[in-house]
Amino acid sequence: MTELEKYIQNSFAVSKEDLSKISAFFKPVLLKKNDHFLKTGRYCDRLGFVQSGLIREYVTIDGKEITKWISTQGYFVVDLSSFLFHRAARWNIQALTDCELYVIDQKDYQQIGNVIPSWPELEKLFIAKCFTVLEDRILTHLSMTAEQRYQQLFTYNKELFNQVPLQYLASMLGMTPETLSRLRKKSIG
Amino acid sequence: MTELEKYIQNSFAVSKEDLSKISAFFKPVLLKKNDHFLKTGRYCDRLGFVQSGLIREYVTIDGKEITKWISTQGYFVVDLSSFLFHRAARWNIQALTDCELYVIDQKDYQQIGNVIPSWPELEKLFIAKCFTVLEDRILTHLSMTAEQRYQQLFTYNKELFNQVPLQYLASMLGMTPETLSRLRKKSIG
DNA sequence: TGAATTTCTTGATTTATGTCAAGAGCAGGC
DNA sequence: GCCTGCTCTTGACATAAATCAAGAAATTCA
Repeated sequence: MTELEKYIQNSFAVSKEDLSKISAFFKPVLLKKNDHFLKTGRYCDRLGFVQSGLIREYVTIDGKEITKWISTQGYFVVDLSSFLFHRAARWNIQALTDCELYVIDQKDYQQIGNVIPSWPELEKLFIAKCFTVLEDRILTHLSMTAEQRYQQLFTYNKELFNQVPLQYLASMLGMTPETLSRLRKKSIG
Repeated sequence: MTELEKYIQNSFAVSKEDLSKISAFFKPVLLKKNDHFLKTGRYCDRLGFVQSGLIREYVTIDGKEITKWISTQGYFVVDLSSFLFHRAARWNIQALTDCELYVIDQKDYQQIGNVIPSWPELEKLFIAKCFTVLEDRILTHLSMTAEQRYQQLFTYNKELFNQVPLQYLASMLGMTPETLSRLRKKSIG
């Protein structure tokens, strides 16, 4: 079983048979560091699965880049609003390192439903799961200090800190790079 | 067409026929001010539609109540994680005023799929829409000051400010009641 | 390898926001 | 209608985090 299949099985709880049907729709795509998978304003007509590498989702507001999230192996990358509702994409999605993705285009994505009858249900549950993750994330902003948010990210995603430029992690945590730098110093000793 | 039907049609883009099939599953429920629709730790086996009144979703952390959202007419209230994944509910849902709800229990909810074949697809799109709303909300915490967040809420949800205790709005905006009070003073003059 | 560029850290300072405490305003229950 | 609690505001102060500026460290790339 490929990594992609493993993750799909975990995320969607499909049978082994359906699994290979689904994964057959995905095609490997290589992104070089700094390549964009998607740019704001374009139409997002494909969904990517991160097989390896790091990829950043961000938006530029008043000349400042706000990093919403950094996806690592096992994450899907997409602008959901654009992919599902045919809106202009709001997010830039850019490789932080060379990346291997498995990509499905929208046409093929719509085929999955024909092949696997329960697909809309599985999809719904997956998106609902993502929704609850965002609920938690909002809660961290309502109830935690910058320091607590840093500690939490460091505890659960330590690997990011030696692979991702700290300025991006700072942005994703809702603080300035200087503040993150000081919290790290304080925390490490 | 009832309010409920109007909102369902808006949210889910269903035919008029399907609409009445769906709405028939909902039963009216009255909540008195301060009644709980759901409490943390319980299992959320029903979904409510707010026909009138105000209802607050909150969680208690370290003895402090954090208000996640305040739902007004046209919103659905539910702990999605509990309703779909059979987990213990994370949110308290409590009436801020007397409320009229239309409520569907989980058993009936599962019937909708039998009556309306495209239901999982419609549901998926609705949840995806909610997901993008939360994405935006996270962005406000990453890119805006407390003052900007207040101004935004005041601009787009003015009606909340004379109906909801300000301490709850403050919490929902991620600031203290004192800060909100000062921002209001500053803003009004 | 070494120059150029970017990223990170640090210090000084300012600003935004939180905390604590007191009192004013309002609302609900008797 | 009038207590009794809540809720909101205000002030004084403390703290967290942002900003600005400079230099150190790391990375990129020729």
